[in-house]
Order: sequence, then C-alpha cells, then structure tokens
Amino acid sequence: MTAAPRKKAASAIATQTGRSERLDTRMLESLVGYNARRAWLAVSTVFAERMTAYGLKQVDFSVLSLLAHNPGATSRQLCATLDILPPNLVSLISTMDSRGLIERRPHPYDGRAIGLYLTPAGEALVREAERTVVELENEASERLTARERETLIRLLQKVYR
Amino acid sequence: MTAAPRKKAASAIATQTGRSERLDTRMLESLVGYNARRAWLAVSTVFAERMTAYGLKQVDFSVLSLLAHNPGATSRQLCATLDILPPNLVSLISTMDSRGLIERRPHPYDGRAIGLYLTPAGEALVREAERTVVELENEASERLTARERETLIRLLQKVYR
DNA sequence: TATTGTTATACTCTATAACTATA
DNA sequence: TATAGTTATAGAGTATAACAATA
Repeated sequence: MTAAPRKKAASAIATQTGRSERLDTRMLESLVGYNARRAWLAVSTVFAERMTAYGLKQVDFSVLSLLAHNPGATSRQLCATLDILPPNLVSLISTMDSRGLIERRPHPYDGRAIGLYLTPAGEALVREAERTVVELENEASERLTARERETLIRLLQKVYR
Repeated sequence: MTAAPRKKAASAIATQTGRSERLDTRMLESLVGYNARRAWLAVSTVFAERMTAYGLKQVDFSVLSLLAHNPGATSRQLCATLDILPPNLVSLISTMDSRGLIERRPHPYDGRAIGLYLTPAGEALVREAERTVVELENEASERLTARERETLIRLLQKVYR
C-alpha cells in the first residue's frame, strides 16, 4: 500500500499501444479472489493504523477478542480457529503474557494443555479495541448500506465456510 | 492453511467454561475485513495448487494476465496497479524473462522506461492459466448463484475502489 | 502411539535506503 | 529536481522438523 497513483492521465487514446497510464484490469477484477484480497488489503491498512494505538497487530486482536468470548481457550484451539501454526503462536502468547494482558492457567483435566484467560487489563484493552474496530469497519464499508454489508458478509462466508 | 480440523466435536455444552472444541467466532465473523481475508485465503489456497502446474504464483499470474491485456506496460504501471513495490517486481520480471515468457523492449520515447510484452510462449501460457483460473473461480463460488457472485464482486469493489 | 506446547530454523513476502540513467 | 529501474538488505509472516511432557 505505497504506490502513489498519478493525477489522472488524459488517456482514452492509446490502450492498444499500452502507453496509457491506467491499465485494463477487467480480467483480474472479474475474479472473487482478487477482489476479496483488495478489499481485505484496504480494510487491513486502516486496521493496522488504528491498532497501533493499542500496540496490537491483526492476529493479536483476533486472539484477544477470541479469548474475551472464549475464556480458557487453549493455544491449540486458537490455532485451529485462526488457521495459524502452533510455533507461530508461541511468541505472540508470551508477549501478551509479559504485557499483562493474558494469564496462563493449567488446564483442569489435561496436563498438557494450558488455558488462556484475559486479565482485567486485557479485558479493558479488548473492549476499547473492539469498539475501535467496529467504528473502523463502519467507515470502511461507508459506501455500503447496512443491508449491503450484511449481504457482503453472508456471501463471503458462503465462499469459505 | 495447515491446521487440521477435528472430526466434529459433540459440543453444545460447555461454551461457558470455554472447553468446547469449536470457539465462538461471532465477533470476528461480523467484520468485513475478517471475512474478506478468510474468503481470499480459501480461494488462494486452491489457486496456488492449480497454478503450480504452470509454475506461477499469484503475483506471477496477475502480472502475466495484465501484460496479456496491456502489451507494452511498464514495471511502474504494474506496480501501481497491483500495489507492489518496485524492488519486489524486479526478480519476478527477470525470471519471466529467463523463462521466455516475456520480452523487454526499450520504450519508444522514454529512455528510462522498458515496455514489457508477452512472447508467443507467454501468451499461450496465460491463455491456459486464465482458463484454469476461471474454472477454479467457478468451483470456489460454487455455492453462489451467478447473480450472487456478481453482487459479491460489486460489493467488494465498493469497499476498496 | 498421539497430542500440546515449545525451540530452532528456513523460506517467502513485504518494506526501506541508496544508486544509475534518463527526463 | 523528479522519475524508472535496479541493488542490497532488513523485517514480517509463514512453514517444517524435532523435542519434552502428558494422554
């Protein structure tokens, strides 16, 4: 998300010779995958900006939010839910722990597993962060009616669920 | 995309204690960004699998497809269109060149720029790859009607364009 | 024997700074 | 002075193999 688009380019002429400023993207824009990625990229850029205030990346937010609604979830469950690999969750969890946002408690009847819980500080942070994300989402889907937004989400879930 | 989901988990009981297999993801699933990413991930996994036959990654396909419809486009134009940074395009382009898929010709009236063109081999490959991608897209959006698919794409574009 | 969490490590993707040659 | 393309490099993000403790 760096590329600075030019002013406008008075084209309409030389598409054939390929020297116009804007390229013909009709093929790519006919693909669900391409559009989903672009939309995600647009939202996630704003997401990343706003979350720096909380010191959270996207995965961090996902993990904390999941723990807010699923106290005692294990690393394994988080990995399965978010499609991330166990080794890549370790440092994330231990950072959250160091920051005093989460707590690790031994699992009641599985000695291998560790239950993860938000601390009061963690809960307060998630509450704020979730509010910001909802705000941000409303801005991002500003050009959609509430009904269109629901439809969009429903159709996206039809693709991946 | 490695996490292997369990058989099913006969839960419905202990959501409160957080020991059920599946986690409550309703918060995340209410977000456009989250759903767009999941949908893209689902499509892109299949995409990556099928494109190995052509030795192409996602970016490779985007670049070749753009060149098919925009002969003579420059690196700068590709970067602006696909939101990739110039340094990251260099090795991609030079690999395509080595593979005999594209050709670099000096730009007619800007000595700094280089026009990029598909070779006949490149054109043949793109034709095949584009057919495969369209097939794959239809499979991925199998659970959508043609009308729903159009709606989905239109709404996604409303978010990022 | 399989699973949870972990370490170490490698590979890919993306980003930044600085150079060259043209404009 | 600014832009197109390039080099080198640094930092995220994602992946694999192997281990200890527990089931």
